[in-house]
Amino acid sequence: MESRYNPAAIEAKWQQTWAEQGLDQTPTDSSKPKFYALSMFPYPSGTLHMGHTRNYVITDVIARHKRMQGCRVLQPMGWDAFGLPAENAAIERGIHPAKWTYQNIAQMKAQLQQLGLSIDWSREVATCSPDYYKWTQWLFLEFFKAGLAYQKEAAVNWDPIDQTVLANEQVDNEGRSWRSGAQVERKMLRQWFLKITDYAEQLLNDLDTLAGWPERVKLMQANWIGKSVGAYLEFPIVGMDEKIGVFTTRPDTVYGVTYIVLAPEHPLTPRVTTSERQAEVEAFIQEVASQSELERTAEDKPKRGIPTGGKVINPFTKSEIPIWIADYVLYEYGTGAVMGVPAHDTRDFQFAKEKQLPIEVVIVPSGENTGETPELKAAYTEPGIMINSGNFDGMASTAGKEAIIEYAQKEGFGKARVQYRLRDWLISRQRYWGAPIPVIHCPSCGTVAVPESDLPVQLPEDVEFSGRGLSPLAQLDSWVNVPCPSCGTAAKRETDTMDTFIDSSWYFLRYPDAKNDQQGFDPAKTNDWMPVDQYVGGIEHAILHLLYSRFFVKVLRDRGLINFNEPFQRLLTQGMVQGITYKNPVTGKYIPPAQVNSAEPKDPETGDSLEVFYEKMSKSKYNGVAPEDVLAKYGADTARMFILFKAPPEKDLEWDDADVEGQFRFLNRVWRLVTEYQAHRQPLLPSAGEEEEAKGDRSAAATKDVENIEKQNIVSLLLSKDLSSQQWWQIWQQVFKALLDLPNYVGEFFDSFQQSLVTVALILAAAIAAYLTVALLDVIHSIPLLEPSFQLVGLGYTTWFAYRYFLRAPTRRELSEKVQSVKQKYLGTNSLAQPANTLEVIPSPQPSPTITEKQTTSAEATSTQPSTDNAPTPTPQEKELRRAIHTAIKEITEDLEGDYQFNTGVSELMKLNNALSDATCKDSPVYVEGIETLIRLLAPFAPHIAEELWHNIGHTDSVHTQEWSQVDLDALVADEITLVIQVMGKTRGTIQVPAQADREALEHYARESEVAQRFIQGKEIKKVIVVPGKLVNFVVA
RNA sequence: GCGGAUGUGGCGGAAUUGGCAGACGCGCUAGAUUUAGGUUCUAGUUUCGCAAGAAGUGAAGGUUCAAGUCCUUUCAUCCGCACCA
Repeated sequence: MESRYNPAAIEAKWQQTWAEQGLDQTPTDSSKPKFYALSMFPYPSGTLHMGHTRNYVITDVIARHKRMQGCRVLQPMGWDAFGLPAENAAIERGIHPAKWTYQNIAQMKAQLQQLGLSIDWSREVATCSPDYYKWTQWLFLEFFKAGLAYQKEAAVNWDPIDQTVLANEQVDNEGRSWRSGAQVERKMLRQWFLKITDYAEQLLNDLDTLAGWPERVKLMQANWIGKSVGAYLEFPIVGMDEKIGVFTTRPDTVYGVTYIVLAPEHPLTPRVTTSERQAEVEAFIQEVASQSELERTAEDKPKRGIPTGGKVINPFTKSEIPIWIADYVLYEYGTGAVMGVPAHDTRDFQFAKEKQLPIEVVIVPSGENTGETPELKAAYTEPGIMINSGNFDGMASTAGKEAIIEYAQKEGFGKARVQYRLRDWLISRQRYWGAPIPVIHCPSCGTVAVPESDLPVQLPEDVEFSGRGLSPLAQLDSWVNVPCPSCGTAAKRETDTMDTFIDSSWYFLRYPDAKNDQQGFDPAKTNDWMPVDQYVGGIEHAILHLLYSRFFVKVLRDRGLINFNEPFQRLLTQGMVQGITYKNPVTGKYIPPAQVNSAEPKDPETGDSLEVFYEKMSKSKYNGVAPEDVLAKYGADTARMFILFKAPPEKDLEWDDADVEGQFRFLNRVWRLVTEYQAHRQPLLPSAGEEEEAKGDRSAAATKDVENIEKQNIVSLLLSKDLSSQQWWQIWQQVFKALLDLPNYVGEFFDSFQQSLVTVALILAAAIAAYLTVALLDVIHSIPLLEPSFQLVGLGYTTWFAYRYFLRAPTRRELSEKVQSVKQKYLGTNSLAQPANTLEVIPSPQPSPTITEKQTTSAEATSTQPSTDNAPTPTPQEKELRRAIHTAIKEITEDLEGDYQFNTGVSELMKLNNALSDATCKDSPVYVEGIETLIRLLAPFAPHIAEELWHNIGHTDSVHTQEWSQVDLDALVADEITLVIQVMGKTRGTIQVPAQADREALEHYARESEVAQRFIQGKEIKKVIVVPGKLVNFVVA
């Protein structure tokens, strides 16, 4: 066993071993409960960053824990491999996108594998591979057949940098592309859409079924879908046989409509415009069109608009009202027209004030005088009582909505209507590196689906990437021109490729059967594994990817291909990883941390004091930390522990090298604890039988002989000179092994050399060494064969013995106690009977029995207890340690389920480690239980070190195949509890009381306690509150 | 503007849902070991106070024997949406 923790060596070793043993393969045995643990797959940019690392480590801890709990776990990984960077690399550097992408995948995969993630790599997918996008295209055709994929001419978001269009979701609130950051332009183009709006209601309603999703993600989706309930009302245009339809959520205010506003782009605009207004209206339309979205929606901008000269009749009041056009009315939403109710809508109020349009109050707060209509200072948007509303006067406005709709319906000028903000998903991209949309445009047959047998529509290889003009596909005539699959006449391929969000909207369906070349997914297998039990990824996909995936699942369900409603049962959105960032507030420049003295951050050039803060890691801010550097320096286990410990998973994580060091130190402490334990429990002459025994390939007779050697002792056997040849052989083996182990003992000894009791120990060690050597030399005299070995063994043993008994004694008092007992045991009786437990039989390395079982077996196997009597009654120290062990099991188990509090889980591991190293009962079986439990609990967090230590203490199977420890509730019960004494609700002190004391007893103890006496003396006790197990509170006069 | 979340030591963060606030770690202080630095170990570390004690979870009120936790008001920060009719 190495005496130093060397992550580089053990991590590589175990990663290789696990891979060889196929430990991470997904089990096929379907009798166990399934658990599908999924991380959002990465875009293969070529370098792994901390965000990825955090994401996958979180998923891996969950997966490993579930595996130990007896689940069959599917934890796959893949690549979201289509997309623009590959194409840009082709344009800039002439490297083919496929080559660039696959190189990056190889590179990132190698980095990923160093993290010790228990991923089943046999299910790896890459969306850019033809055997994947074949099925992406097949799915598109499913949508096409269902009438959910269609083309239309639409004003689309055009990204001038990426030279492609974008979906609405992919444009941020400042009108910039989610990818390139470019200001998006509006263009009219014929494009492909998926009819996500058909599913708006379901996508909204089913959010309620997603109990395992963060509220804020659900809220963001709900807002994005943006359902409003109201009415569609029609206003007949004066002098035309045409009506203007409006959508309103406030039909109850319809009597207060004093004008109608059309969006400037509205097709009715030119038709309602009177000739004298025409020039002005056209100019206004021009002006608005030339404006960017950003300018048009700029804040606090006065609302601009002009009258068209046209008029409509309000069908309710029969009065004529003017038609205006204004920039604040959006053509894309509702009907592109609104009814102006200045009295009860803040925007309309503002507009009417500016344009001096009449304001008609039709709703007043309930209880207010309805006789007068007060001059409004602002729109009254709250519910109230309807006035000036014909037959509806006096009605509550909330009820009025229904009544008005009913009336409008009856009269034929309106109906109830639900409106969504969500629009159809624009999926066309005018780029090469994506899945081609598998349709062919035929002059006679129209738009024809590529037959399934012709899939995939492969991307042509010989393409030029100029970055200019049309998409490379559109420029390649040999690819574009094909015969029509149905009539055979010359036709053209669709040259748009699909939005890459399509690729990622179904990849989770493929993992259960990732290599299937007959189907995109096998419904039986996918239905078995889906839905994903735990999905982990970044919040940036709260709307885009998650909404699209939900939509896909619902469509496929309706096509009868799958049988579940939602793809992701539980969702964890992990926080960002932030790096320490230095910014010069004067120059606005970011300074690399390497150039800054963190104690006194100053700009190395100008000397200005720097702003110090944490921000998402990025190249331009020089605040990134490369995962490979951390792995090289500390290893994956430390990186994992740090990431898990530093912050709860959903919060942002501030990268701090000092804290990384802290985790490294912790793992070193665990290493030392287990190594010391192992050395400590190794017998005087380690029994060669142990390992053999584990393998079970020795004869029963021989085993018995060895047990005899262990139970009596070697020296006395030697003294008796009455040995079988088998025993001689065993002794020789043990001597040899002890010789080999000697450097370890010596190393241990020197490690501990620095402890304060070294002098005392040394003297004693020397004395014992001398004593033993003399005694042994005596024996050796008659056994010349063993002479040199025995001298060495004698010295080695005494050294180790001294170390164990004296150096480890934590206090002076304990030391003298130990010396006394050792004297009595070894010198007093002049017999070298084994010290307690050094020859204790290692508990079975087979999958751990339940704790209670183990306790009995180890108690039985242990021939001598620390106490002299034979009954295995646990000492108070043992009870306390057991409570610590089982508290850790309980807490960590809870932390790994429920809310995923990995940070507190790690802190519980630290506590257990601390409890074990402080324990005074290191010879007890409870201590063995503690060490083994610690390693098992550590396994999901730091898999490599746990595995190494697990093997070091004598196990031959993997720690990762062990059962998760069970809590023994009895162990949690303490004999004594700390009772808090309060007076008037203030804590005045604590006392120790028996745990089983009842209310009365507790009150009695408390009343009698010194603390209480001090504070309640001479005062009248009015009331006593007893909370069993917790506190007693005295209320005094 | 609308909606949501969060405010706890020098820092990251804990607190069986009303019952000892500050677990665990970082940092810091002192001591031991070391030629030195690092590592390691020991002790301490919310604030004020020599102490007894007092104050203390953004602020102000309230409920309660008891409030970080519940209620009311308010401030700050962050996130999402933003003329959505």
